Amino acid sequence: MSNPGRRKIPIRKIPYKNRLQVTFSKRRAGLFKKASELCTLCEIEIVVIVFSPAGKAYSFGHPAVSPVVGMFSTNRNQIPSGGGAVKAGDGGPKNAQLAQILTQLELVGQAMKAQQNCWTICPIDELGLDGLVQLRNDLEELKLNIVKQQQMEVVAATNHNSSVPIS
Amino acid sequence: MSNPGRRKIPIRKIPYKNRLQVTFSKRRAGLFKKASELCTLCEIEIVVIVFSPAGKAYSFGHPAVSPVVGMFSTNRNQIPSGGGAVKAGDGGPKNAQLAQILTQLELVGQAMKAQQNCWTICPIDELGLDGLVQLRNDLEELKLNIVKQQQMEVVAATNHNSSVPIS
DNA sequence: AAAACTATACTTAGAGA
DNA sequence: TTCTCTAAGTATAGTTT
Repeated sequence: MSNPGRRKIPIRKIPYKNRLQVTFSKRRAGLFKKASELCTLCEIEIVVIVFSPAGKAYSFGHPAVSPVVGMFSTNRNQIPSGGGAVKAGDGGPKNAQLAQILTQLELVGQAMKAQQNCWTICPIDELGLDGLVQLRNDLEELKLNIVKQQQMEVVAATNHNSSVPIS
Repeated sequence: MSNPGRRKIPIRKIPYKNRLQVTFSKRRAGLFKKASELCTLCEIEIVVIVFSPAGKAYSFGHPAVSPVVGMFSTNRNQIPSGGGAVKAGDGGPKNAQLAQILTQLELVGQAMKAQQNCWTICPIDELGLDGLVQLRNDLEELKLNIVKQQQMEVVAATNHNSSVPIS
């Protein structure tokens, strides 16, 4: 048995699946604790959403994420009862990007629900084909209206820490 | 001069404004660093949005928060150019809750923009009265469609740490 | 409003249960 | 997955610049 005690590890992707999983659990807990402390110490609002390596969503929020995403169900009169998880990259939809967006919506909605929040989004599978098409059209239109076409796609694909006050 | 070095402080609201501000800055930086490390180590997606004591929004995200909130501008063909900050609790609107919601939307949009993201929401002041009324109506309708009327309003006003996998 | 500085408090890697 | 344990690594409270 080698020397116990914390050892320094490089901040790069952990190549061993089981170690990665353990580290994820520990550090997610640590992150949420830090967020919680910040909330209490400074009496502020905060939202944290983390997607596990397996694609599950974990969230911390004070108060709940609530109305922001709740808006998405305004054109629905059916509200989900159970909430079947939708995995990213499920075979189905023809537009992969759209599918990914919908999955994000779904997961954020689930995160909200898990936080005792009453607002929620409609499950993707209840949107129907028409809804999906509408959604896509809306997204296409949005794309045309981009303000500054900052072509930083590579950068945007990496981490971003905007410590600059946003406003 | 008293002994330097870290001292234990209780996790309660810091009663001194200047200390609170300093602690907020330090701990926000620490939180974002932790989030960044978790991202890299486990190759996962994460979103953190923090509102400062002064009401400014700071965000960390990998990748950008993007399409989720971008949806809100689908019924607009004007996209914001500058983006004037909207302070929470500004005197204006008659419906305080609505104002708060709109502010959240605005801030999230700004957070996204600060992350090099092309998608954005329209600034509140461009929504117009009709837009606001529509928004309120949508919210009212949403309220009627709540699944489980978990009357945990007191609890919901406090911290929530849903470490349970959401799905 | 930000750094630098210290010494301490807290987090966590690895191993084992 | 989750817990404990140890010791090393890191974050940070308070002070000073």
